[in-house]
Amino acid sequence: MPAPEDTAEQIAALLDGLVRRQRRASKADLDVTHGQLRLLRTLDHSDRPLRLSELANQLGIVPRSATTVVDDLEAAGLVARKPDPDDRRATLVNLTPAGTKVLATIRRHRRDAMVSLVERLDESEQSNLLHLLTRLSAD
Amino acid sequence: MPAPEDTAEQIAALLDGLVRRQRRASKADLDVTHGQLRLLRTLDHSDRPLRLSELANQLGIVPRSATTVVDDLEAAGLVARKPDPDDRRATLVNLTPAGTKVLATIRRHRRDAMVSLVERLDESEQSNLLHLLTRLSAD
DNA sequence: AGATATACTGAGGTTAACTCACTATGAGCT
DNA sequence: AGCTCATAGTGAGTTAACCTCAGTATATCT
Repeated sequence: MPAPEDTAEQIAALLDGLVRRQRRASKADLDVTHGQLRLLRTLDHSDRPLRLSELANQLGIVPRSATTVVDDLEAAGLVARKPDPDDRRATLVNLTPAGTKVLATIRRHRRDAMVSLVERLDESEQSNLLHLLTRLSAD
Repeated sequence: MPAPEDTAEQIAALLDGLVRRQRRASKADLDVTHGQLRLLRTLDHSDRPLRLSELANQLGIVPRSATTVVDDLEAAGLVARKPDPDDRRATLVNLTPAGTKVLATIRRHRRDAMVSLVERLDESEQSNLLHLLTRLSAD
């Protein structure tokens, strides 16, 4: 009979711990930060170049923040900017071959701590967790 | 038939989004930051004053980082430091009445976004989620 | 053509961590 | 008692990942 808030607090603390751990691990491993990795993945999941503002939106950050992440990734040669031919205000961002390769390497080596953590759960638990988190995240 | 990594990536992204949201909400609401709130809660869950290093440990941060959080909370009058009589190297930290009151206010007003999010799930879903997250977090 | 909205970025700030090096104290050994 | 080594906390400085606010360029609407 824990107070309802206790459960929420515990869940919050666990979420927090997991994300912290995840970040630490991705920092320790590569030249790509956690935030950069998230952006690379977002691009990879898309079948077309994305606008900066679309990226920001999908990442849940403001466009200005996406600019910086793209700046750094571009400097590292992992993504490329090009003008959107349909709207000259907009910038399209896509993975470069180098970016695709880095992403593949990360995945192959399981350097993302989250992947190996999630593998502790069996398949039905994973989909269960995914379902619950999706419900929490629904806006 | 998503690749196993896809599930992990989705889960990671959802966790990330939830934590981000949670932080934003707790920032918007009070003069207490997310990290400070975590420390206040840790003290509140304990039945005795905690050493700085114990706090750091429970929060999953290095002691030096806990020092700063305690500094700020102490300046705000929400916690107090006192020397440990048993070990003059150590510092004990405890909630002040003001700290207890702030914590109570936060809880009463449900300003912690997580609480209301978690309430979207029914009781068995909550304990299920808690169980899954605990397994992921097990060291 | 003019007003208004949208896309991005420069400048600067905040939070929440980190490492490294230092001081003070405790504990163990001889 | 004296020496060495470990432990508790902190000063100084750095990093990642965000944020807001203001500005420029381009598009859209009337």
